[in-house]
Amino acid sequence: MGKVTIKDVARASGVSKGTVDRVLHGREGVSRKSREKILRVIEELGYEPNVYASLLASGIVRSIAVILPEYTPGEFWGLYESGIAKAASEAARLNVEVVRVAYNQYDIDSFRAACREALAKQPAGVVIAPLFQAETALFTAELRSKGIPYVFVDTKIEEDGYLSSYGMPMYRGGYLCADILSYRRPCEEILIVRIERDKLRQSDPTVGRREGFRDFIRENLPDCTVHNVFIDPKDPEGVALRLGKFFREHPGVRHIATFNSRIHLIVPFLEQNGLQDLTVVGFDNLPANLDALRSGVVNALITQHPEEQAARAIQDLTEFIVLKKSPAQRDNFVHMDILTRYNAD
Amino acid sequence: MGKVTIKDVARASGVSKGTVDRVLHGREGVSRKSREKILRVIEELGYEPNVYASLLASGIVRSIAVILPEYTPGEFWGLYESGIAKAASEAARLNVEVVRVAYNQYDIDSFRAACREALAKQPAGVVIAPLFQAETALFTAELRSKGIPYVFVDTKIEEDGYLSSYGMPMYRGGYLCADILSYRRPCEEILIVRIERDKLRQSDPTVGRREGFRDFIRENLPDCTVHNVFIDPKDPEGVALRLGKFFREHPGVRHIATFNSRIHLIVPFLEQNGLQDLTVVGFDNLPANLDALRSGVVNALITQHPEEQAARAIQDLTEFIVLKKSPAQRDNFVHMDILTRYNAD
DNA sequence: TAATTTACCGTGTTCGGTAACGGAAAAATA
DNA sequence: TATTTTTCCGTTACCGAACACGGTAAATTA
Repeated sequence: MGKVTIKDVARASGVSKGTVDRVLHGREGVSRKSREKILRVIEELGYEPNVYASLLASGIVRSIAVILPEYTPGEFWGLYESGIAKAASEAARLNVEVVRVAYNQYDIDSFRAACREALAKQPAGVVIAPLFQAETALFTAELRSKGIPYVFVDTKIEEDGYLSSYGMPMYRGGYLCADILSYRRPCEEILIVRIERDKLRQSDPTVGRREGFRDFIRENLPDCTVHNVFIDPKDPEGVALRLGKFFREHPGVRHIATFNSRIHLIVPFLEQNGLQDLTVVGFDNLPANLDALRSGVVNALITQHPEEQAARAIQDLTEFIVLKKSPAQRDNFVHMDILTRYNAD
Repeated sequence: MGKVTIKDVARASGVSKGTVDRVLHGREGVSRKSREKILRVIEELGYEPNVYASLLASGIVRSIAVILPEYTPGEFWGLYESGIAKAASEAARLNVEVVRVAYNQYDIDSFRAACREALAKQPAGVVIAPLFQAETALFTAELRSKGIPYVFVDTKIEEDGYLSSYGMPMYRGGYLCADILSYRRPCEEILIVRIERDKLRQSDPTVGRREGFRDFIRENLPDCTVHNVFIDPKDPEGVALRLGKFFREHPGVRHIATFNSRIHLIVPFLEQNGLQDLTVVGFDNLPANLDALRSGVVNALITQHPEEQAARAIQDLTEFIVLKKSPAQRDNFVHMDILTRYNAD
């Protein structure tokens, strides 16, 4: 174990511990000769600093800024919360505190403001969900120039400065979704329910899933037709109207999927129109989705552990900041769970 | 935060830090009056000891004994390993080391020896998989009399002295298994493959799953016949013989399940006899099982995160031992994952 | 009342690091 | 050569808690 102390190193290299300390912290005031000797001794003895003694003595508290979209209770981004709380309490032991910064995922100015707010807190590390890709690239460039490490969650952007990234394999999620959907009964027509507003966005986050889904269908069910209906989460009546119209026109549809977390939005419609017997698959374990799963309206949910992403992102950062340990793996994809009514709890 | 120090408490209660220290450790040499006053001040100020300063000063290293069945690579009990390693490295930060003790799960004497061996190490805590129930009760009684906290993994026994327990919901697992198995095609006959040796055991660990499975069938598929075939893991040829005989007698069987982790044992037989198209469901993500899943011979695996059980058991114990914090929840059931070829990785 | 025991309690050192202070030697300048 | 400036380095006082040591007052005993 790390039983070698600074004192040992000092003794072994014939200098005082003050000098060793200077070397360890890269401060000046050490001749090249002794610096080299000390480094050699550290190597030989396998000296490892005692983090807690260090924290105790220095007393510095660092912070990690977590930049995520804001949410109302029950929404997707709320799922990150438990992971953040858990990781934050562990990080607190290492004198690092987690500060939250939220932004409106449909408003790029809000995102910019959030980035500035985060920077103003002088964080030692940043966790960020890069929904706005171009804007994120600007921000991370700034982080890099300041030497602040950062971790992506949800998705990542193509660059090379991040410490680690946690994401969901979107393509494979869509592929899996198609498999589950078509598993039970032969399918000829499928309805995909999409969110109106996602069309407005810089980039639709579910596009990867759609591709995976499409490829599965093409490879395994080439005769299957896929329909799309767009709904607005804020307009429940509109949802019912559009779906009603759709089912009048396509009474043969027996399969429904969504690629976002809002499958619960169509549950009232299905219940009110006696359509409980369709095969319905969605994503993410929102409370409302789980209810629909238990009641049998939704047959399966694919979940991808957002809480784990958040927790591990924070862990990686704290370990890097205080222990200077890089994460074991840089790009991480979380596991996809299949939830049915029998394993929802 | 825990910014209140012993010094603060001492100052606020008008005594020296030595006295406060005595109170904190329940040592004598303090008048009743000052003891009460100090306790009150501690309460008021919300004093919380700085664990790391404490560890630094005391320098004591404690150990947790983990008593699990021994295994050869690729077996079920090997799945615990990664969780143990992870938790052990975290525990090491808190000056607690994890020591392993293994026993032969089919030999009660070996179990007894393991318990004695564990005790001999003077552990500050014990993690145990209680495959031998009666014998475990004797052991935990001893632990209780010595004031050593313990946590159950895999299953628990009915008593009341444990710190926490982690287990799999066996009944629900069997229920889920039946659902997955029958999901795809109507089923009239099902084959359950069981392990010969489990009949010899004190208690078959998979009995709960069998009950859940049976109930599902009874409730949802009353016309379905369930067959049993017993195999011996050490005798691959015997496996092939028995299964061959079975399928000659029951050529209509299209569904196979196991309730243990050994579904991989029947894979060679299925492959060699062109039976890849059956619906096959098993338990646990052993490497061999995952291979069978990816190759398509096995359709689904239900896994229950043994590594998480182990990790959390060790976490609970270390937190209790050094921080004196009791776990948030005493009885814990881990989540059941459904693995298919599309989410195996 | 003097001597001794007991009950209380404060001080100082230590754990492994951090960081400020100040002194001595070497280098640069006058 | 004398003086100033650098460069290098040892010493020391912390951080928050643990624990041993030793000392004083009160309670017992003689």
